[in-house]
Amino acid sequence: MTPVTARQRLIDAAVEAFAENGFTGTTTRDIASRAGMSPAAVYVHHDSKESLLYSVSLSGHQNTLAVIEQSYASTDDPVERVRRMVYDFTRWHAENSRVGRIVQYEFHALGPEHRKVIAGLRRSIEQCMRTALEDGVEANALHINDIPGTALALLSLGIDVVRWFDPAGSRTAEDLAELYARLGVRMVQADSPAAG
Amino acid sequence: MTPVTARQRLIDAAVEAFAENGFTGTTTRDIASRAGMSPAAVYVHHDSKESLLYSVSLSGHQNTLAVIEQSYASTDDPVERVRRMVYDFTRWHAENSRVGRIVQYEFHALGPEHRKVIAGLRRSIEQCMRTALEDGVEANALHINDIPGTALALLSLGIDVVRWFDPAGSRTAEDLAELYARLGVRMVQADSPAAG
DNA sequence: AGTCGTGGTAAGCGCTTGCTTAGCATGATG
DNA sequence: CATCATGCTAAGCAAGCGCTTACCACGACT
Repeated sequence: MTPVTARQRLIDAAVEAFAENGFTGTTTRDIASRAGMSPAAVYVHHDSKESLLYSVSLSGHQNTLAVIEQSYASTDDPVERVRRMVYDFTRWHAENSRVGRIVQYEFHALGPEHRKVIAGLRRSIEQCMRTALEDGVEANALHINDIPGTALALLSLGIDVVRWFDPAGSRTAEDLAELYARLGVRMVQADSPAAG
Repeated sequence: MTPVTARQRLIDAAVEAFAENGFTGTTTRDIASRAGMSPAAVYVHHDSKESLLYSVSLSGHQNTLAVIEQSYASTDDPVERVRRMVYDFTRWHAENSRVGRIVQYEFHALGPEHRKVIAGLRRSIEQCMRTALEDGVEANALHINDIPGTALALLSLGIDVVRWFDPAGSRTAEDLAELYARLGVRMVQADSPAAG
């Protein structure tokens, strides 16, 4: 029996509420009631509604970064590396579409200082993908004109999943990740035509 | 001198406000003041805040559908057709990133009846892309396993642009559209390897 | 037994929300 | 001159907002 702290229960409730109604569309009373507590209980464990958002956003971004860095490190082959990065990134966004929606769409609702921290994590995520592409181009395994732009496109594929993915739908996270990984590889691999 | 009606000025103000702060984060007072009117003026020309959102969302979706249908009809060559569709769709989302953000992110804020209308337009957009891919597969010009999934991916590329595109940034809408069009074509064309 | 930190609540404060009401200026029409 | 529709505003209503305050139950330690 791992004890789920009241603090964490409130964070879980906030994830549900923010994902469903957005940050501004969520009331602290709604969060409290989802956690089975009175409205005042939120402020026993958290400073403000915004700090609750920050907790969700921070761990979500750290999680995403860890996933993509692990994919990067898991192989030396440039093509297989891109394949795994797109696969794991897409799969994470499908399996965590609620947290993902908050991570991707509520950035602007963060306070200025929190925004800086999150922006740093986002840069790291983009940089990781860019490095993977640079490696592949240098090894002549990938043909890419615009590396930052292509990195953006590969990440966009996974990110946009949070907008529409339905865990109860017919498409599984694994199938979607597999499809996008193949499409991502076709976008960049060297023996693809019209790479110029 | 085309006279810009007060009704339209309020819609323009709503586009600004919704794009900046989201639907729930926008007050009717903010919309009114951006249009240079008193708070009550909103209700002289529009039924509610939601109906203002519907006006924006409806014309935005109709606009997008018109763009992609025109691209579809502009050529018979399957590969060139996909190229143009991704190019125009991406370019539209970059050039209209504010309206695009409302179109893509505020769907759930619509009332049930309005949501149905918009859902129909969205289906038409997806269907248009799917048909283009089916045509290409049939003509042996494209190699695609999962047509609905690939259509989704091609559209996602353009849609996700509204999340981050900055008209004042260094990347122009045309350059981005050109890049994504090329990447999109590489995702689907027949002489690409690993298409199986 | 007495004290205190922890984790919670009931009540409510000051403010903002979407929207309504009552009324006013203006220009066209009888 | 009178009438009336149009386009707009000042004022405000009921409800809901994020957050605070004052208080309470209870187990751990002295």
